Amino acid sequence: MKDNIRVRFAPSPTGGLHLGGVRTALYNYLFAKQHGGSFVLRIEDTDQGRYVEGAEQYIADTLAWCGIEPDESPWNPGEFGPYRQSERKNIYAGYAQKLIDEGYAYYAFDTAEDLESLRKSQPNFQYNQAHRNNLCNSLTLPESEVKSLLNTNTPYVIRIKMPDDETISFTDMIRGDVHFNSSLSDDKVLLKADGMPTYHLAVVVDDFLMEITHTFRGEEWLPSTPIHILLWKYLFGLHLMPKWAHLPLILKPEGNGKLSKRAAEKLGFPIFSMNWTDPRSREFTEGFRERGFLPEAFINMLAMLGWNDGTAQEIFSLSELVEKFSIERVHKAGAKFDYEKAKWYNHEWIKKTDIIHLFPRIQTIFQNKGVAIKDDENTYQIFNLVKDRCTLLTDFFEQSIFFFEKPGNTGIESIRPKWNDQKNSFFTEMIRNYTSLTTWKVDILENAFKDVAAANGIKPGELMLPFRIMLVGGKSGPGIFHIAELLGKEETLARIQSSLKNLQ
RNA sequence: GGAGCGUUGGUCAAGGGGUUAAGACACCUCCCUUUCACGGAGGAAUCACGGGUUCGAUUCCCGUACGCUCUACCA
Repeated sequence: MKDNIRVRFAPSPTGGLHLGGVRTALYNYLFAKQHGGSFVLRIEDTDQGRYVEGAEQYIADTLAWCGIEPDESPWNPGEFGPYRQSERKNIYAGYAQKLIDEGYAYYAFDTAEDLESLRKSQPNFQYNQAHRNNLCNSLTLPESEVKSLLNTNTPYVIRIKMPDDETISFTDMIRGDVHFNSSLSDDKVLLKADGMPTYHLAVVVDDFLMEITHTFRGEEWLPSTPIHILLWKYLFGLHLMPKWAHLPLILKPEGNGKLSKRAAEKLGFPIFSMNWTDPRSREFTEGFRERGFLPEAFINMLAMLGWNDGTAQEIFSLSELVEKFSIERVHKAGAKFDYEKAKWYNHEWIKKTDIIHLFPRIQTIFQNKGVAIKDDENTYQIFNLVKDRCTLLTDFFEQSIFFFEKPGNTGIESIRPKWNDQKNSFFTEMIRNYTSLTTWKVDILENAFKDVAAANGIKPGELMLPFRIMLVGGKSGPGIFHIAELLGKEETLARIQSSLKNLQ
């Protein structure tokens, strides 16, 4: 018996990896790590028609960004390779042959076009026990004809012969006992005409060969599980079959249904982990990373979308998740994705992460906007000051740009109507006062400001907003004396001075 | 159409035969802040429906409704 826990994430390289895929990968990873097992990445690229250039790399990059890197993958192979199904092509035919030899599968020569027209003319046509005897396959054709068709390289597929009226049961780790009647499924294609296996054959063969002990996959696979179980029974024996867990779907926020790229786009939030440009259509899709998400927040949010530890705790680090995750506590029902909540997670993670770790990404954001910022203590202090007001990493720019660039004059116009000589002389005196200061610290600045206001007989309240606008250019931001302190003496005075000049 | 799966506030959800049915997001009010956020304190808001079982169902059972997924030589 297998005693090492081995799980796999088996995505198809057909485009950007979306939310649901990352969550499946995450749950796999958490389970593997919690049990000291292995997390395997297998690329399910048996449909060459849907292969998209760059998608594999994207999967690898996503897992790396999230910090859930596989122990075995096409790029880091273990002893169970190859890890791309396209490179395993030659191993599936033998198993399909074995099924035929034992009467569990058969050759079918019907063309895709034939079947399509059949489906069109007959409402609910299925290639099943009701129809298989009227179709063109090794069940109906004489053996000699089958042989000659095979010898003349006539295209064929291999189909599973679903048993009649057999109850197939299994215990899902999330849903409990599930039952199906074998008559309800059609005779799925196992090996395609191009020699590639379909998912159904490949998943069973590879899970066996890779010694997978638990398979966690999306709920959309639940209805085809009986086929996989039959294949396990026919090929390897049920005692070696992995345990199943079918994860609930992530639904769109409005209405119902699976969260799609379209829906996300319409509502203005990302669905892919990182930026993705489709190589064929050149269509660009913004990712969570570029939107300003921290990977810690991204996986935290994903983990909680369908799982909780039974307490009120919502913020978990990856290592905490590894420790506390349990597949039994995963929800059965799908969850609507809530972007506001996703942002909340990010906000929490920004607040608890040291600026020194955030800095490189913030610097890049500034750089992309054409602003070079120094990697020094003063900059760190600035970001620490605005940190709590940033929900997304990109907010750092909006929240602190005035520290790095002088504000425009539009703000000045808003104070002009209430501007008077008294205020003018106050600020003139403020310049003198601040110039003479030897210590440039927040409380000294505040006290000096209030003293001068009192001496001039003006309430500080009337002066704070103009002062703020002079330094910031707008009405919001951290405490104004904190801003002045970090702006520095020279820059603060320069901004007051030029504002005064402007107000003349 | 068929099958499977699901259904606790607007959303994520805890709970589970007797509870004032947690908590979080969002929303509203107030406090804090001489700004705006953060933060703090409150508020409104929920067990899909109908039958059982039971002294008592949101919880257990059976139906119904609704939703979702699947029903390809796609995964």
